[in-house]
Amino acid sequence: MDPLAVLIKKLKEHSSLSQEDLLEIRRLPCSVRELDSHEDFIRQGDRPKVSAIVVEGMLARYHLLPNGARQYLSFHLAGDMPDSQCLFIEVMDHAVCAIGKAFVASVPHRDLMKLFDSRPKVGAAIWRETLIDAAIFREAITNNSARSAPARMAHLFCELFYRSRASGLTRDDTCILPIGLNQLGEALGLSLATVNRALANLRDTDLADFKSGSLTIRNWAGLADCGEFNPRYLHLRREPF
Amino acid sequence: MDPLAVLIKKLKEHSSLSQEDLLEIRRLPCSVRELDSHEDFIRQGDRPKVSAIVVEGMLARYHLLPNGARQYLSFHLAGDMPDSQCLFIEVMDHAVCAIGKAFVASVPHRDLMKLFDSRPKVGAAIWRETLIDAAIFREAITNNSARSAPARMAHLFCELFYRSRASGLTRDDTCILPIGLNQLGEALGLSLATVNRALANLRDTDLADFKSGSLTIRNWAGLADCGEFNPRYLHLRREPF
DNA sequence: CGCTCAGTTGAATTCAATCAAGCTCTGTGG
DNA sequence: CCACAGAGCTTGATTGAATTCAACTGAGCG
Repeated sequence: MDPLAVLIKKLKEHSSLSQEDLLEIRRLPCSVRELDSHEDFIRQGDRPKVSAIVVEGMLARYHLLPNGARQYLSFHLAGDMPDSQCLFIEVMDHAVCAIGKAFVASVPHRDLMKLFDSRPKVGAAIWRETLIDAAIFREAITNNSARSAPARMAHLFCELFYRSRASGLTRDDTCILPIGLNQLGEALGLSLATVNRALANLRDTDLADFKSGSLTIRNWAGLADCGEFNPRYLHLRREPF
Repeated sequence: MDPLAVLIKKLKEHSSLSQEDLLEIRRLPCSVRELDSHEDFIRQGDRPKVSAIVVEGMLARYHLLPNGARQYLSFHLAGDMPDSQCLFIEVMDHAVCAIGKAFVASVPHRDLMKLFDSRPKVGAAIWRETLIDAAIFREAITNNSARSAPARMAHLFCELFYRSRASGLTRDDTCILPIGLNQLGEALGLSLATVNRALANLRDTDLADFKSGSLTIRNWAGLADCGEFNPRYLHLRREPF
């Protein structure tokens, strides 16, 4: 799969770009590599020289805490640039790793900067992308601070399914989510046991079914209601529902 | 106080700009107004046409939840642009209000965009500013998800004091923080009672003293340790300590 | 077959929320 | 000047949600 095509597809979900802009994006040099599940793409403290584009699979950002625990911050699908956040930043304040096997393209910051200079609209589109990321962070603050365990779980599932669907990565009512219960807990600020009980809850109430790496939505309206999910913060141009 | 001078002072804390860049920034049209405590500058759902610059006092971002509760997301000091996050976004996914009385300057998006086109370095500086905001959001996710009540409080105090100090807004070991316990709870995902006990805890252990709108640091190293505070994520060029 | 790893479940514990009452300012009006 | 009201803070008792601890299950694999 062509990494730059994936990026362009993603940018089109929230921005409009001219034909010339797209051509220039296609000229970006980039190299693709495969990451194993759990493998780090970049670590806290590193000085990034390249940006990653998710080509296939899923990446995640996380903080490493002094006691060795992890806090997952966000999840990234095909077309996302999980460290666009670090374009203008010297030292990584978080790490990026693969959730399941993944293919990632690397683009040198230098080339991106040159492109932003010659094609301001492209810069604006990527900037917009970073702002949407920030909106997702804000939502995570609220989710992890103000909602009960099942509601948090429901909200995260809604977000992931909605974004997957917007990117055409769902089939019927299921999307791929190659993640363990432990990691779900590290994303939501919950213990493994609580994650399990929250999942059982969603399953029993027939809202959603998470099993062995795939998420199935049983009742979208109910799930969105349970998680107080309102997709406005994702700022997509076209709603996938 | 000149709003654009405040902005420039802030941008210099994390970016370096040429003399011409600074001159162009000074040319931006802007109008200042005073906000009462708790007054909204912009609401969830609004379509922003201008960006705010905090000239004096403090602003905050917050989410309004379906049940009417608030989740505060971040706090903003003089020089910050609390809705730079919304430059490329149609509809506000959060609101911005004053914490205590505040003076805010408004700059039309149109003029900012023109400036970004003519002076890409200025755009990069503001972009960088939005990325630092995002880093602060990430830290808030971790803080509210993975730490105990007193640790959360300690971390928030460290961040606010550190940023205040970097902007020259502290006197000795105290900074102004015109906020109520209730709002602290709404920022940290804690109830009023728990906030109070956490504060008592910090007071008893002689780490920090929060009282009637001002925060005094008694033991910086101890407080930073308690809150696992590492200022790296603020990405400032010079450390204020 | 037995090992490990991931998920499941129950019981005990802990932390924070909730509830309820009192306190302490501050500003206001008699 | 004092009485009073009200908001914001403090504190204790109770409840409840989530954590922790521990045992168990089941799938996958050498």
